[in-house]
Amino acid sequence: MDIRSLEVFKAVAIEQSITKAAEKLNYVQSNVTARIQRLEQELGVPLLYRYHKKVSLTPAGRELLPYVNKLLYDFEEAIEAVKLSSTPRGTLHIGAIESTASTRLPIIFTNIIRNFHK
Amino acid sequence: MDIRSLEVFKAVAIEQSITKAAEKLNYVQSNVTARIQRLEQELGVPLLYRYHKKVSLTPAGRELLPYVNKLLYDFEEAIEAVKLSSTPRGTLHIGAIESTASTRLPIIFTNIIRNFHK
DNA sequence: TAAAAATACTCCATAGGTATTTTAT
DNA sequence: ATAAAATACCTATGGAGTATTTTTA
Repeated sequence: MDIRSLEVFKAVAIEQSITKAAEKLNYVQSNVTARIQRLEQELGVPLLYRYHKKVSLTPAGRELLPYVNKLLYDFEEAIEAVKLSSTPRGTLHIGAIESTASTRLPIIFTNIIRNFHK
Repeated sequence: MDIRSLEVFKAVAIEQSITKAAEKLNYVQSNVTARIQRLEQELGVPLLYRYHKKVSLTPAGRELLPYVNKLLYDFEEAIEAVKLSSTPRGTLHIGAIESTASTRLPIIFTNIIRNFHK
């Protein structure tokens, strides 16, 4: 199950149109159709009623939408959190005997500075 | 971004081992390795420290884990909700003039019963 | 040297695209 | 007749597997 498909579903639900959702997401229409079909297949229920000029959500689709909103929001949050934690922060305490301090630490410090000192 | 990858990450985090996670999920080891690598690539941060007999989470990995737990839980909930709503429930009120009632309704009822009456 | 992870490869399914056909008004 | 959705087809990437190699305690 691809999270991208949830975004696609959300866009279709908002636009009430596969074509418009495709434009909005910079996808091609057939791609959106395929994603929705796959989603319906994976869930085992139809999500859309297909009409002439628009589509609308089935009961299952209406049930799904708020969950999708929540999942997408939390997913974004997770991405954010992970990206923020990718750089070490805080205080680093180091203890070492003198010989170690003079021979090994300089190399390590050089690496840390090279990697993390912006 | 595949939700399955989040499950894989969770299993690795719990087992502290790619091999054990693979067994638990009935995957092959190389597959789990690949999924984690892809996840790290997609997020742009390393998630695991690789040691000899085990792996452990990097700060980014530790940051990610609770989000993953939440996402997986909510995802399950969404699936449940959608499956439950796939069958119409409640009371259906119908109004029709007599001619309609006698000519069209029987066919519709037949369909409804065929589709939804277990 | 032994166990775990990574890599190389193969195969098939999926995702995205273009072009066309079907459908419903 | 027209606009939207579905379908057919193609290519590229990703996912899962087997077998092998690399790594490190």
